[in-house]
Amino acid sequence: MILSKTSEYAVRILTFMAANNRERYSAKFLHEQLNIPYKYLTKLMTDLAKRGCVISLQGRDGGFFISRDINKISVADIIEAVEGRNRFDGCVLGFNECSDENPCAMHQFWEENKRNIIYMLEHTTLGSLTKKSIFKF
Amino acid sequence: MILSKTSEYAVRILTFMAANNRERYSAKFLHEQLNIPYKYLTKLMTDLAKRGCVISLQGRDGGFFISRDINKISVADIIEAVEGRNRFDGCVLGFNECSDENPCAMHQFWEENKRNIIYMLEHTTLGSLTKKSIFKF
DNA sequence: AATAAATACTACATTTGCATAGTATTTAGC
DNA sequence: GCTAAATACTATGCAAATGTAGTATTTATT
Repeated sequence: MILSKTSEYAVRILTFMAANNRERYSAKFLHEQLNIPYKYLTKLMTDLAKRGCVISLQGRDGGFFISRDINKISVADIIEAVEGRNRFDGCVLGFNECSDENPCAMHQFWEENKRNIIYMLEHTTLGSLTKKSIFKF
Repeated sequence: MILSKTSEYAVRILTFMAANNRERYSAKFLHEQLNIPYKYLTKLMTDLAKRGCVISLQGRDGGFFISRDINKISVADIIEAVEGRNRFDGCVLGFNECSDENPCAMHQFWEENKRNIIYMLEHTTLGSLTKKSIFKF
């Protein structure tokens, strides 16, 4: 796996929200639709709200709302919100010191792939994901 | 991180062995050179021996030996020996059912990157890594 | 046979990611 | 104000990956 399970959840949730035309999504509804453990999901949604990926409203008619234009939320944004910026940072072999000037044996190999992955994650938005009309979440 | 810490260790160890011109490498020596916890390293080496990546000899002058031509041991082989074949298998969003015929929203995106990564891991051998004369392990 | 230096095996400790449970707080509607 | 439906918070449980410790076994040398 390339993503943590928590990131998988987050991307699935936000893709689902972006692909449907509701305004409000309760945790209960998302849990039922997406088969993600309820309590785990509520905590995750609270975190996503704190990171600005969704807006949360408390109280009886509360729930979660997409916060921005779905064409301006990338998969990279979501992963970063969940796992922090350094998902792909660092040396592929685990060295503290590893750079273009002082590379490990696999440095160049990994840098190329990393660039590709990051590029695609940054350029894949919720909007583009929902355009494929793949109704699976 | 893309690799488990155990895989990082394994690749570092084997790259180190391939890049140096000794015949025999004791666990003690590898531990001192590579800063990998001694006991963890010995268990890992035993596993690598069972998987055929190295040869182990017990007894007083025992130790570990590269088992094959270093141009025939790929990074993919090493990862597979440590983590099993399915390192990059499965849906990027964690679905059980996800294929070209029944893809998730990120399926195609991920398949492309996966192919690249696997290709490079399979075509990067210990021989090619040591040719870069990067003396860092 | 005894010794020393090495790997092999078994068990336990620690940390982290994932999951669950219970309670508190907020808010709309009556 | 009361109730119901929602999110927010806090604590705990569990399993896997990582790390540590102790003992057993193997083998070359003497």
